[in-house]
Amino acid sequence: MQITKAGEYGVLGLIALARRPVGEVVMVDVLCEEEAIPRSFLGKIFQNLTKAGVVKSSRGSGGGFCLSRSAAEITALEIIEAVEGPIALQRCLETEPDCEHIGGCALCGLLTEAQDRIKEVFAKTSLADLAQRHLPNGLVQQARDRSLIPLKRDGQIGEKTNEAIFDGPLKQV
Amino acid sequence: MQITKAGEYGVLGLIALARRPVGEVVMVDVLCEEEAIPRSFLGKIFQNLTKAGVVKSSRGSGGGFCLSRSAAEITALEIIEAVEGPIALQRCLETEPDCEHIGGCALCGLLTEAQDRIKEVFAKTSLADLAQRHLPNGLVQQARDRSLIPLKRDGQIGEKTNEAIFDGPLKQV
DNA sequence: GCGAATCGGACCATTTTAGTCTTAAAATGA
DNA sequence: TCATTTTAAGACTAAAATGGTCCGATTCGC
Ligand code: FES
Ligand code: FES
Repeated sequence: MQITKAGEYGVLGLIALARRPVGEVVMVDVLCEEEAIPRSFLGKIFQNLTKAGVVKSSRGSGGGFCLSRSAAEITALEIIEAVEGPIALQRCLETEPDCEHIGGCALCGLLTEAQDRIKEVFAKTSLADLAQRHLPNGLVQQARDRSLIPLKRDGQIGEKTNEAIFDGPLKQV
Repeated sequence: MQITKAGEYGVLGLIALARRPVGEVVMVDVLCEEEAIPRSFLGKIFQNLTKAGVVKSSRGSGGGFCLSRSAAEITALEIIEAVEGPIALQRCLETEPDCEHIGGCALCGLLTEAQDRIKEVFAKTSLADLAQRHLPNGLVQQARDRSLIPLKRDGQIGEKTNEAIFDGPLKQV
């Protein structure tokens, strides 16, 4: 009953990508650093996102990934299902159920309801929403390591803040 | 992102138990047969339910399990958490989060919301609710094997129905 | 007190996660 | 054209979780 690490990284990676203007192509190394994700793992995850049509890939030098459409049009549900496969709280709720139980399975009734609620939540939040209220994970950790307090989202500055921390790959804070 | 087999069997087993009047002690073998659950597995699952105070156990001959209170007072959430541990869609949402990410993690925000919805659904359905709208799994399968159509919940009788199928351990249909 | 019945808990096999590594293919630009 | 850069694809692996069995300690009925 947990979301998998792959799903988690997928969302995080895309959030990092969504901080850029649409169409800007950025390579996986950069995204990994920003969100503190193991490099080669995110690569594999983004393959699935490419197949699902969420991002476009271009190889060779100067290559990388970019969103295939505006972040506002990409839903969290789409991302998670692209990475983890369709959400199914139980085998009987998969696209082809394998259970012989005719109508009247209370368990699957319950699970269906729960599953619908989850999907609702995931479907109604867009990648843009997420990107807006997210502080880059990796950079926050770096700040901590150097015992600095990072910039707050609202624009206030922490006591020992060093603005340079957030300078590198991303600009507006 | 799936409920585990143990959780599933736990609920199913308790539903079978809830078909009896409260306090009636019945051994695990019977429950297993009714819901088609591997015998010794359900035993282990019920251990957890005992610890959690959902059922009471008594050993020795004539022993077995019984509900510790009325089925209406037992919630699905309680059952599932007793068997699988607290519901946490991600490590950061566990009782003691291990993540260094300060405020502003969009992912965990999203996941928290989803998790709350799930818990709501599970918390609002009682074991009694479930038992009411459930056709015993194992018996349905047995009926199928003998190519009989089982009794419908609403009282209508299927074409080739054999009433005896549902006679054994459970009474009112 | 005895033997049968039943849970309790240790144990084990298989599958899934969470990654890594290597090789190939494509794009850039010198 | 050729070296370099970057993803694509997929084989491979260690570790954890799942799904389940089995036997021994208890307890009950007699
Ligand atoms: S177990 Fe298959 S429908 Fe519920
Ligand atoms: S990853 Fe820890 S709070 Fe979101």
